[in-house]
Amino acid sequence: MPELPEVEIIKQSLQKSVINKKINKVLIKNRNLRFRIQRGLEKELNNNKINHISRKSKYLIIHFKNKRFLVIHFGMTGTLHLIKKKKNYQNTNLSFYHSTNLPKKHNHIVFFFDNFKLIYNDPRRFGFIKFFFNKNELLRYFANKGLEPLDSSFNLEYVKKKILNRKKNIKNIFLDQSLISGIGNIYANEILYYSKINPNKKVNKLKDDEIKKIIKFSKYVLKQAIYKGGSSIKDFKNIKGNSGSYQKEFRVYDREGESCSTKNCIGTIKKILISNRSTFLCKYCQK
DNA sequence: CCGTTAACCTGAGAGC
DNA sequence: TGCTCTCAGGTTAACG
Repeated sequence: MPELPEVEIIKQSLQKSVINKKINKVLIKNRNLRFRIQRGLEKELNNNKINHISRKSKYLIIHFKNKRFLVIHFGMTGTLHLIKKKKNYQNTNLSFYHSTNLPKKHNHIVFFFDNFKLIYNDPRRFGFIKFFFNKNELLRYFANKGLEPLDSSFNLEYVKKKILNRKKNIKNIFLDQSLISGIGNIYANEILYYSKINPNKKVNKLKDDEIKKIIKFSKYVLKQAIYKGGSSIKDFKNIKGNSGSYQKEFRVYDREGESCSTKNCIGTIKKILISNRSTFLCKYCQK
């Protein structure tokens, strides 16, 4: 499901509900996510109070009062559901593929709080959770991840350093989380369209002003997407069950055959494959 | 070290 | 209806 903007929306909606709340109990129904869930994790989480929630690229980080951390990655189809206990409770209806009911079959983890429970649901099980006993462990885990574009240090100097002597094309650079983090297939396509760069362009051919454009539009597209509540393609909804609307702003992603939206451009959006991932572009605009 | 590919999963939608 | 096939917001182990 989520790239950086969607995880940011999850963070914001989660923050309103769980700050200072204590986990009473954790039930893990299926430990086999992308990575097998650590043994004894339930015990570590029991009676822990949440201090705050943060996000790093596509990762959600739960900070506990006792200085321990739980990291959640949502893979392709992971979602969090907040279910209130009260009688006229509002089922969050964070349904998968438009189903109106919670797909209980894929509820893998349940966090119980006093007045609500939080459910991690993930049909494809590409997501994962990981517990850290201290800040050093946490920092070590993120040490080999690249900066996200919204970081203030994400600038020309940084990107040039990261792509130095690389032979990959710019699209694959965007998807390589050790170089640039937080961007996935949707936003890579959108950013390159705005930057007027062909996704297949080798990074060693990029001029400084092209890199500057990429940096500028990386920040722009991600901020816009957050402002619009993220993108809801099939199943993304925030913690309250509301959809985002950035998908309405897509210029190229999933718009094969449509006219290019750049003024006076006669191009049509094409779909090609790069490293086996769908890539959308206007060949007239993007050089 | 670098770049590419296959593998991990389930479900929706298209085509027949 | 129902079968088969392709495709989907991601990451990483394994290989050349």
